[in-house]
Amino acid sequence: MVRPGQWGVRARVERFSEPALLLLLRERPAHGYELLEALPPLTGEARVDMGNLYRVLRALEEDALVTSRWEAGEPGPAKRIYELTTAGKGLLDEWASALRLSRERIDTFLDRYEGR
Amino acid sequence: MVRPGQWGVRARVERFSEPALLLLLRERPAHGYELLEALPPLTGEARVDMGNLYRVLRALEEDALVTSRWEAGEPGPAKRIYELTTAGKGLLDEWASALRLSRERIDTFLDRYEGR
DNA sequence: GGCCCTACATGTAAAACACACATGAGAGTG
DNA sequence: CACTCTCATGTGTGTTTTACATGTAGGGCC
Repeated sequence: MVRPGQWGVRARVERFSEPALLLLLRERPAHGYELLEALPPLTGEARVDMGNLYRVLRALEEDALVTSRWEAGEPGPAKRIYELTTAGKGLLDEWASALRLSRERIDTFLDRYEGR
Repeated sequence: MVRPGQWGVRARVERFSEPALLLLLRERPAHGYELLEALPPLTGEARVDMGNLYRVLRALEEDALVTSRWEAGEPGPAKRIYELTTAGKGLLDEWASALRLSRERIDTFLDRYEGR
C-alpha cells in the first residue's frame, strides 16, 4: 500500500487471525467454515480470507498446536473438526502477552499523539 | 513465520513505523538517521530497518505528506531534512483513530481470552 | 438439470518486511 | 597519509504475510 495516492490506513495487528483462531478453538472444537464465520466479530475485519485460513489451520496442525479429525455423516460436505492441543493453548498464552505489549505500545503512541 | 517449529509471536501493528515517523515529524522536522534513532522507544522495536525507513520517507514525499530539503554546511555528511505537511498531519490523524480502533479490538480479544 | 449453499482447498500476485551491501564525508589514530 | 570509525543516505534482493482468484464436491430446492 506504500505507493499510490492510496494512503488508507487500517492499523491491523499482523497475523491477528491466528490468535483469534486459537481462542475460538479453546472455547470449543470447530471446523474451518464455522471459524470463518465466527472470526469477524473477534478481529473486527469484515471478511477473513478462507484460503489463508485453511492454510494456517494446517500449518498449526503440522506443529501439533491443533489436531483434526474428519466428521462425515452429517448433512452437507464432510467437515474437518479442529481441536486445540496443550501446546496450542501455550501458543495462545504467548499471543495474549504479546498483545498486551502491543496494546501498551499503542497507548504510548496515542498518549504522545495527544500531547501528554 | 507460518511454517517451521518457529511459532514465536510478536503481535506487531503492520507499518507501525509509518505513524511513528509522522508523529516524530509533527514534533519537529528531522533527518532520516535521526528518526532511525528516535523510533525504537516509540515503536518498542529494538531496531528499525534503515533501508525501508528511507523508502517510506520518499514514498511519503511523493504523495506530498512530507517535504524535504538538503541541509549542507554542517559538520558531517549532508542531511535531508523532512518536514510534515498539512496532508501529512491529516494522515497522522487517520492513523491515530485507526490505532484507537485497533486497541479496542485487542481489548475485546483479551477480555474474551481472560473469560470475561 | 440448473442453481445456490456449505465445506475444503490450491495457485498466484501484491504488499510488507528483513537482510545485505554500496557510497561518501569527516574525524581520530598510528 | 593510510586506516578505521561514525554519521548519513541510499539500492538490491529475498522472505513472509496478505489478498484475490479459482477449483472441486456434496446436498437441497424448484
